[in-house]
Amino acid sequence: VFISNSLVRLYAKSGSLHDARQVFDDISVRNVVSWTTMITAYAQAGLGETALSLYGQMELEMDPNAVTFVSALKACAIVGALDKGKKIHNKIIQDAVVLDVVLETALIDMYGKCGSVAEAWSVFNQMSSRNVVSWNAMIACCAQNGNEEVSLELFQQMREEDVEPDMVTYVSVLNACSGTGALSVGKFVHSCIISGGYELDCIVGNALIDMYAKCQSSECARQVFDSMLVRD
RNA sequence: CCCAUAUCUAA
Repeated sequence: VFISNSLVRLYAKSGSLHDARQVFDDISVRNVVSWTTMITAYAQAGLGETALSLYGQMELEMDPNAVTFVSALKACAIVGALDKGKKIHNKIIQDAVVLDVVLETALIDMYGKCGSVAEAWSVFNQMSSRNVVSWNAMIACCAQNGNEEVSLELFQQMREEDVEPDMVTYVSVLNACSGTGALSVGKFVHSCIISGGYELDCIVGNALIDMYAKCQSSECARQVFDSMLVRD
């Protein structure tokens, strides 16, 4: 079973979902990891509905665990299934599943993508420990729901709490600047990016160009473009 | 690291 599980994951990672499913179907005695791996494969491929339907099948046979919930929540986030996501959250509480930072972040992401910002805040505020991914999820949640200003405040707050921003943080924050035309904040973020040594990354560079362009500063956009070593 | 898990991306 361990080998089959690994094989499922390997096929899924290389994009052969059908092969992955074939291996999964051929496992005679599936364990919780088998199910979780297959559900994760669908969720990571963006096939939320498929992931959720497999999750439904799994529930008939065995109890999901914390890792399964993470992928099921991601599937809910993809399809915007708020009700299903809330059901899973309730089950997590009922089963007294230990909330770790990954599960809590998955909850924030699900609520954010389903438009339930208040619920996302509730989870975020009650977290025992937050890492850079949790902050990123909350920043994205605000930005995706039209609260770009709050995203920028969160960025400031995470820096005050000595959490080191990463490339995902910067791309999200730059997009928030683009959306609101916040050129001065954008320039400050640009300086942080240089301090962090992220200015050479292509995706970060694209986000910088986009930010400057939308903030009416085509000069700076051009400068960033010219300084990029890798372009796409 | 230990079979599986979360966050960003232009038009």
